[in-house]
Amino acid sequence: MTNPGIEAKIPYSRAAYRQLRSWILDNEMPAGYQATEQEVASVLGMSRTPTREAMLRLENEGLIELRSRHGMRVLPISTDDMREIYEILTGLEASAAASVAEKGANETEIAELESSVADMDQALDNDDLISWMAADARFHHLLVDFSGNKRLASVVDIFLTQAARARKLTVKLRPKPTKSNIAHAAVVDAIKNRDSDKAWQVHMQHRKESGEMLIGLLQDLGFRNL
Amino acid sequence: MTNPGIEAKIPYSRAAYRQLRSWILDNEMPAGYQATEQEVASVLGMSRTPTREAMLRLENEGLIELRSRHGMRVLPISTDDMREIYEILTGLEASAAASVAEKGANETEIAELESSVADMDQALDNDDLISWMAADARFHHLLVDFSGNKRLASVVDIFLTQAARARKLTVKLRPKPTKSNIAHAAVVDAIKNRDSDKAWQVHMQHRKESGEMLIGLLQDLGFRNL
DNA sequence: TAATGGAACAATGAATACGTTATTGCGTAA
DNA sequence: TTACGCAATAACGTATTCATTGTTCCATTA
Repeated sequence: MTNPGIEAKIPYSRAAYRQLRSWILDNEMPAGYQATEQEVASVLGMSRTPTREAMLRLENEGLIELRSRHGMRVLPISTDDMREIYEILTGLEASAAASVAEKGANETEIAELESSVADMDQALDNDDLISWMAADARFHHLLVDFSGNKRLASVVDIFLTQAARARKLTVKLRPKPTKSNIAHAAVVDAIKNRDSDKAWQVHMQHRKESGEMLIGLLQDLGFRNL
Repeated sequence: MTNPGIEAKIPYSRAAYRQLRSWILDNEMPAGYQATEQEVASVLGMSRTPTREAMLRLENEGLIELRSRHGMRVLPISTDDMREIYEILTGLEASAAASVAEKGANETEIAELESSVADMDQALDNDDLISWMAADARFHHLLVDFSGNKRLASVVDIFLTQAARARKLTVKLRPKPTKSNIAHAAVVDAIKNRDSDKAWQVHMQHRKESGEMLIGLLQDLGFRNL
């Protein structure tokens, strides 16, 4: 037996990555936050080497920026950035939806999709937008996972993560996402009917609309960035 | 004056990245090639630190794999991998084409696109498939650049790079890419007419076909990976 | 012969050391 | 007061060192 139990030793570099990432996503390191490598390393309680490794990865994923002699800076997300991100997500997720519809989903998968749609409906009834957001995220993740395309899933995940900070700020301000729920249900239907064009089209339309809504919201609020 | 001239000092880590990347793409480090960090560092003539940094980046970009105690390994690309890559490229590039058509391209941009299509035509007349491949690559790069979406351009670039190795092997074997040229010209037309649906549809169809062709070719040749 | 155990080795992950260089801050001059 | 130049400093990029731990290889045994 190689590893008998729960405890797997996690490398410092990975721990650093996870910690920093979660601080950024939770806004404990808000956009614009800046610190030198040494400062970050000290906060994490480790040396610069694994810290640097984590920061390089976060830079690749578009969450921070590394400027020599200035350390890391948590990237703000402007409305233009959001436009870029949504354009990418629209294309990729619509592809995924079409792909799932084309190859067909098994019962378990359909059930999972439907359950997340149901959760969204219920959250909407309860005016619980936090739960709604979680269920929405789950739906989108399931969709790309079921496409079976691992690369696609991983790219989508990166951009969903970038968008997550902005969505978190706007979810309380947006109109009730009734339309979203309907669109998601329609995507599931198209998948059940193995109608890939329909799946593609509905999802594309949905993403386009919700992207425009989000960007409009950000602009109205005068967020040049966040 | 900060930097008067041509010579900008390039960090070792970046030099290592570029060198390794080019070795991999030129098949001087073929798929399956394996070496420890120290070995790679020695070849590059530097210490493990910047070497490691370069390898981490290459891993993120999907060109190599890092396994502890075994160093880096140049990833093979199976037909399944190519399928994944082409699915992503299809979605993203079609989005880009639609986006360019929607916002319209200026004369310079149109001219550049047309010039690369012309280069492809000429290369085809000369049976010069290497030049054809270069012009084809240029067309695809221009398209995503003109979308103005930097993130999209950078993601597409990463996957084009992953696909490049396989395409290099098959370009000599594939049928004359007459259809490709026609499709590209049609995309340019759609852009000129600001017909984004058409641009999207033509490009989607083109990518889908050429992806299927490439994968079929790889399978026929019995390449399980390369 | 094939499987097992263990010791020697080697590669990594992380810390530390070090030289280079951009930035900052202060003193001086316009 | 503002601009400028220079020195001190601090941050980074890279090299080096070190401890840990997985791997390999061989001897031993079933």
